[in-house]
Amino acid sequence: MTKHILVAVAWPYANAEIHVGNLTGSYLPADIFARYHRLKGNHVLMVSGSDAHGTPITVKSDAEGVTPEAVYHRYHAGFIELFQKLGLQYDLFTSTHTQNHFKVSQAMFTALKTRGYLYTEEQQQWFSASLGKFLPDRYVEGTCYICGFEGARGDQCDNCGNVLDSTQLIDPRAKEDGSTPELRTTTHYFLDLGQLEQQVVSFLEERQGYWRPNVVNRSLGWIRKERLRGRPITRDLDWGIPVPEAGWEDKRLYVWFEAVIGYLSAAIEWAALSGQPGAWHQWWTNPEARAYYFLGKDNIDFHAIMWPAELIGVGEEFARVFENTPGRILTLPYDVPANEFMNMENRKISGSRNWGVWGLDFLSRYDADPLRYYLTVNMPETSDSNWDWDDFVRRNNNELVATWGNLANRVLSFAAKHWDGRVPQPGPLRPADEALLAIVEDGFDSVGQLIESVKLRAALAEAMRLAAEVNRYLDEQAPWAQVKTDKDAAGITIYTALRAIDNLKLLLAPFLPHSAEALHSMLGYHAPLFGEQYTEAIADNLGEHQALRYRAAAVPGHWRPSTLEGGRVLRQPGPLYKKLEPEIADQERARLGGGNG
RNA sequence: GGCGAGGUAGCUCAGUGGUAGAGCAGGGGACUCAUAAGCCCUUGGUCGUGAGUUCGAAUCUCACCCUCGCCA
Repeated sequence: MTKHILVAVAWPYANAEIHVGNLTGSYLPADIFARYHRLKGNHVLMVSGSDAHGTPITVKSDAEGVTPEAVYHRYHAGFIELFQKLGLQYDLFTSTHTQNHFKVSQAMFTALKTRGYLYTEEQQQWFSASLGKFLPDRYVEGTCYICGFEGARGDQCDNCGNVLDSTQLIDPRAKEDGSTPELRTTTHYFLDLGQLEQQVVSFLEERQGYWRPNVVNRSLGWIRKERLRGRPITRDLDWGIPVPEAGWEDKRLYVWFEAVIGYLSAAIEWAALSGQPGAWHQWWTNPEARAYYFLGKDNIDFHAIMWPAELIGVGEEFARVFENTPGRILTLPYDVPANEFMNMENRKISGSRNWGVWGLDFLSRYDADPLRYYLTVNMPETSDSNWDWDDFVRRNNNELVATWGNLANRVLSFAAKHWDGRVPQPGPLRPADEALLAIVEDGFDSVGQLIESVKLRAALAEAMRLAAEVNRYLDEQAPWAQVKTDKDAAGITIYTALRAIDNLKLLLAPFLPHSAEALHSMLGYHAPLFGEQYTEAIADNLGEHQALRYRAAAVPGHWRPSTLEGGRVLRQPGPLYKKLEPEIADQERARLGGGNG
């Protein structure tokens, strides 16, 4: 049965470059999952975009003397370049700074308000007269009222580690210009999470049986201990989405509230761009659709608690506000397979210390599939994992190249040499041939089930185990000996091996799409396995934004056993991967911690 | 300090009551189609520590130690 699968991928914040920890945490597993379901023939919609709003971006833009748009556009362009090079096939990678997202977010706000889940409350907030604006807590400094440390931030004291009430800070000053701020009263909208607590708990309990324990236990434990309390959804800021209320012109929706709405708005934007404006309903108001959210553990609260609360809160009201249709409720997350973190050479990845490996930098020296391989075998699915350059070289050379790349190359080379570059016409298969094909073809079930339960590390290991089975089969049959005494027997062996690697190509394609396409072509196929990525500039009344899109293949690959026919013309074979020199580990380690990443 | 996750072979990890596992690394061997790759055999662990439950515990219970994260 064909299913609708929403692959919702975390939205990178547009003020920092993407590193390997981000990739293995959310973007890569999402792509593997989406590619598998596309091969399966399911209707996949994979969406995300740049998180463009919020204080850190305005602070950066002030410091650089450029507009917030310029900051967000710069990082956004880098994200799109990286995702294209790595082959992350988003149906739409857009941005939160679009007219569409504004409209959808405001509709969510209005729907929540109509349903009685919003309230307003006054707060005291530091205001800088010289800057003419309210200051976020993080950007007020002063003396800690607990330990007396003079360089405390409004939200936390780095000396004693305590979380602070910024209004109690002694001798406050604005970080930006050193001016002395004054306390002023400001009013904000709050999402009444307390009213939604029971429904959120039920939502989590219904999913407790199959969610990862670190995700669901942590969320339930946190709610039971802390209880859910109202949380502000507006801020005093001029960069972001306006609050759809008269008199609120100098405030914006808080990023934590609106960025998650991007999963919905991006689907709506995708549908409009595709010329079928109602198509988003197939994923978003279809009770049979399943939504999977891929993100790192720092984002769990927002996706397992806040976002479900927003979706539960709007009920049928969103569709009524947005397009005046009744009786439609939005799909709640089916699974939130959040990953833990990846460390770098046993230390936490840090942008400010340049301790990490950045995606685009990596791809300027190495290929995408070795990165995808290493990040998958080392994916932090159950606990924090570690990037180790020696380990990267070893796994590339001893696993990816030796077990799989060499297998494809040895079989194709042998066929090229002895059968004139064609698939041998096999006679009836022998029991050993049938047995090998049965083992490999079982992979469509075993690997597929592991991917469906988002155990990607195990799924890749299973596919690699099958590659080792083919190597073993070749050694047992020894076609290089058979070819001298009984060429027909050797032909059956090579036919069987070719069909096995044709199967393995598919089993590995979600993980290693670039080399799978290359092998697909060497095996004589013309249509590609997957569709293609392209970028598009989209203009609206906020300006122009670049979007990364996906065009499905006309004749896509299918997740099912090969029916390779004898006589097919093969292309010139070549190595799928390069061996790496062990010395690069030291060279790469030397880059860590240096200036200017 | 509280909560959550984790602590299993040199490395990366699987294994939730029934005689300790995989891949890679290390050692030995036969082969040669292949990126000196592949295949076969093999060394290696008191499963964080201590106690308890059980005929039997890596697996359940309690205490403690260490790592990471969230919260205070």
